Amino acid sequence: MPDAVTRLAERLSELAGAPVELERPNDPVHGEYATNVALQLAPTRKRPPRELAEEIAVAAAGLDDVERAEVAGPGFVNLWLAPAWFEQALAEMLEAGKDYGAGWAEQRERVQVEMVSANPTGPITVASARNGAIGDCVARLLAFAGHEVEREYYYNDSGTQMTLFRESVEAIRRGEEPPENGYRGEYVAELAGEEGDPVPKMLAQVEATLERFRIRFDSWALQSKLEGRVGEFLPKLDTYEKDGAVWARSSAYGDDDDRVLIRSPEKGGTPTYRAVDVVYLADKLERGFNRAIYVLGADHHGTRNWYAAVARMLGYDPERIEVLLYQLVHLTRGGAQARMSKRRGEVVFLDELMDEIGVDASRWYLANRGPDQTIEIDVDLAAERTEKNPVYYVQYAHARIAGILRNAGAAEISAAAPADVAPEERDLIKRLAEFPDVVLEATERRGPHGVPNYAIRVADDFHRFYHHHRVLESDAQAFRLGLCTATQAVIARCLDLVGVEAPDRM
RNA sequence: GCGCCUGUAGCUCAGUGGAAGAGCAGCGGCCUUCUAAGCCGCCGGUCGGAGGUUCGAAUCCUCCCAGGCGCACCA
Repeated sequence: MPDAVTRLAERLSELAGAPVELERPNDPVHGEYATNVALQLAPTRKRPPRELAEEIAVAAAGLDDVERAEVAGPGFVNLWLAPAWFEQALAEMLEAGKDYGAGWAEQRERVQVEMVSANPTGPITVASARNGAIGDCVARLLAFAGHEVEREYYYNDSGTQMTLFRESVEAIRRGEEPPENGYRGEYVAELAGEEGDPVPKMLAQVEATLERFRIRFDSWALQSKLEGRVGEFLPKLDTYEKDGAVWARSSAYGDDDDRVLIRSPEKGGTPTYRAVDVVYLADKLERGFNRAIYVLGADHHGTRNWYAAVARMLGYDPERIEVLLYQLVHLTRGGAQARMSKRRGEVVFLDELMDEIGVDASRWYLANRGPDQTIEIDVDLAAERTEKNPVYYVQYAHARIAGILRNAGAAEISAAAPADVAPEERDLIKRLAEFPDVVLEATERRGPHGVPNYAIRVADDFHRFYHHHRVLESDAQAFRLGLCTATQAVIARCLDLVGVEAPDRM
């Protein structure tokens, strides 16, 4: 079921005899919607764009949904919509309810999103949290589109890092310094103070932190379980021996270099992590996922081509493997910057961030920027529970609506539009009409930040509407209650897609 | 040296071919009315630079400048 904007565009396409795309002009003088189709058509039809625009405008003005159509500039057609359009758009939103904008995927896929995947040698850091925020939001978007999504956490339970971690804890228990390159810090001392293997404890803490961050994993993959199958996959790869080691000829499959799979005897003759990568990648696809998404920090960008090469070597369609990269996170506080870097030891943990600014703000600020952007979070601003903070601005709009609907009791809710739809009502409905497009784009581009940014616009339009018009006991009460209901559903959905709560009271 | 990412208002950032935006910061207004965590107004930009493609470029192409991150028989 196409949304109201798409449907209008389709009708205009028939009139123009070519695909029409509608956009919302920034300047209200340019109409409620506008199209540049005449400009696009002018060269092929060998006619002046304004002349074409004129014809399209006249035809468009004849539609029930169109109140007025004007030609402007070099050949834009600017449209103003009739109450009938707003009524139908709102009716569709109300009918769809919570599912408004959902289920657009044409083919249902089984998708795995592997995220965070930090070795449990310490608490989850803010950098890993961004990984989780992006991965989880993408997973929510895919599920909302209609796909079957599973979240997986992969960690190396058998490598040198885990050994070093255990040795560090042991050393402290003996009253010694941790080994060079070992692990230090308060959490290591705490683990040393307890009995037994620190790894399961650390793992439980990691899981608890992520649950608090509202990420729930469907499965946990262990490197030790995959290592045993390396021998099974070696013959399926394009390999050769050099300097006593076994190499993958990955450069012939799109990678930048060939890679060592099995170390030379002097180095122990053991499989490298890349050999396990091969097993894991195959394992994902063997488990029946149509698509496997890796969420990786930008410092791993070099592995993107590697994964594609592995897929090709194994005969899989590389399109089934996606690597989502995201840039670093910096925290600031009153101008003084704290760098997020394990190496410099200035680690900031996700739990500390959530303690300080709350779970909602943490989710919001880690998801509201494009993955390609290095982001900076001002902890002081993010901790403010005021209008300065967009997350509360959006939540407040939701809570306000909830208040109105509470007061409305069982009053009638209707999409039936009055003869005069006010500018603030028109803007709000047009905004809500964008929602299906917003989720679609955020999903396909794997850019969840489009959702919170859009939610701010919705809250904007709602607050403006609220300020200018009374809902209860107004002439248009049923219509405005309908508008409130649809707005609440969209805001709630946006917040849910970001992993933020939608409170009924604030 | 090579590769990836980034450069848009004082700051943090949206905007992937159509008529430059938001939040914060700064200045000024609005609470006997469904939540003032709200609304309204002002200030502020040669979209890093130079070429190119196009009727049209912040957006696409090339080069340059600046910053970040990578270029292991570590993970």
